[in-house]
Amino acid sequence: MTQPRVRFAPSPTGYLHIGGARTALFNYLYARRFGGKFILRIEDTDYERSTEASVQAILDGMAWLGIDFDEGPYFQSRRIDRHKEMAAKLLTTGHVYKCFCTKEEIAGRKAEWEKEKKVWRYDRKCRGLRPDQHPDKPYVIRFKTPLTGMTAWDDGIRGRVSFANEEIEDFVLVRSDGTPVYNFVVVVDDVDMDVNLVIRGEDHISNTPKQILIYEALGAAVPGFAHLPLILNNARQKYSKRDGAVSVMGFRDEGFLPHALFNYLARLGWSHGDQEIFSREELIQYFDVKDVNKAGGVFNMEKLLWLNNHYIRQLSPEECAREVVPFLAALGIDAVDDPRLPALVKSQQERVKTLKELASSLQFYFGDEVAFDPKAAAKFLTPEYLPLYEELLRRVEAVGDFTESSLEPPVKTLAEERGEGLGKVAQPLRAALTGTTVSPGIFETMVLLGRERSLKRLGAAIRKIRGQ
RNA sequence: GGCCCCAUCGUCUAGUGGUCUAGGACAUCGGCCUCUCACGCCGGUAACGCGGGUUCGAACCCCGCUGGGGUCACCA
Repeated sequence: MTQPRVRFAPSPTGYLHIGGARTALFNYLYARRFGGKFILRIEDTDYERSTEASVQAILDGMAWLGIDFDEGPYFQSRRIDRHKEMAAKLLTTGHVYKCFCTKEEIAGRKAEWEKEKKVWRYDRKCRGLRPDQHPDKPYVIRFKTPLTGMTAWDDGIRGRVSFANEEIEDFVLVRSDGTPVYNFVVVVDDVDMDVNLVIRGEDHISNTPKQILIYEALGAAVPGFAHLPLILNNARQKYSKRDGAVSVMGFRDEGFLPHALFNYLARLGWSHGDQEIFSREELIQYFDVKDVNKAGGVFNMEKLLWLNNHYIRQLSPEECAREVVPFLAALGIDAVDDPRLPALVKSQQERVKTLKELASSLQFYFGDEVAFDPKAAAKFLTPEYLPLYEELLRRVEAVGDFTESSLEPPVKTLAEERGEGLGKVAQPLRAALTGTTVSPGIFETMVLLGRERSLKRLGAAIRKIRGQ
């Protein structure tokens, strides 16, 4: 088998969204699996919409996910001369022709056709023009599509796909301002870059026959094609910006780990038996385009969250602490140099689904004051708990060195003396210390909070009740 | 509307003619564990869109229908 050369060719008109990221991922995985080359080419020939910032966003997104490429980034806009050269070549070989119809004229004729409910395709008015009949006007270059026959290919994912040539109009290759159009440049570039397998979204299927025709006109080898199923929203339509967090970097900002997204995206439309969790190496080892599903897949945030939780738990407390620092900073907590951080993180790691959630779950460990959750306050910051809190303060104060084993006996004993389960004491205590009814184990929480802060908070709870 | 693609639990999927009374995962619902939450463990609900063929036998093959999606630019 010849070395596969695949490419990801995004247009820099926005951020790298999950659909694009998955296309990039599948190309990357394929190249790595089969020892091929993965090329990045920026299709920036839509000068109206392409931006420098978008190019950077694509690069950043891929870097964050760890999808590295072997060649590029190439910029399509810098190859215009080459595209024009090839267009000129096709003019001499007679595969294309100059068309002098203006947009207005075409719009007029199109309207006529549609009035008669006929399907409009360019009517080939200029197809038969001899050079001596060429007016001195701007023109576009159109492809001389075969009038009969079929154009087909064996799609790597879908099997044989075919189009009747009569369904394909004489499409434009070069605009009247001399700039080449997508369907043409993409072929020239793929030919020049020796791309021999095109893995891209299903939304490109209808472009494929046109491109194959161009390959043939150019006398170039037609590459293989594999059209990926689309990522769908809950309404089962193509996932778009309207559907929420679509930008890859948006996921980072929401506290997702790159590997969680990487794993999730790989499993959306592809599978390997019943396996759900894959390391990057496993993915490279197993991935093949022939195992990709044909049907579109709905993006499922719940499952991504589950995976993210899985990978967060996988991190060592130290690693996880490093990851959460920026999210704590966003909450106004500077924990970079806090030696307690790994231990604090460890206490919450398995309880959260994102780093953002982890940061907020860590909040109560910081500062002297606790922010009381209204419900917790209403339930536990009441006079009936005053005696309990006072007794708790006395007994906990008596413990010199805070460890789980030094704290557990006095609190448990108190509960026993009151003829209650530990929960009856632990919950009010938890509320006083954390401001909420949910936290890691109560003794662990006290140890992490430290003696001083714990006592201070208990005292504060007592004062609050008295003040009411 | 034309053309093209697609069709297994709510969702992601396994399944490639018999081992399917259809498996796994997320979600969901019970239960256990338990100081709360989470984790973990045990268990439950839940799917082959419909109709014809082919075959001794179809989730798997063929046709039709229905449904969904994509695409129809001098955008990429």
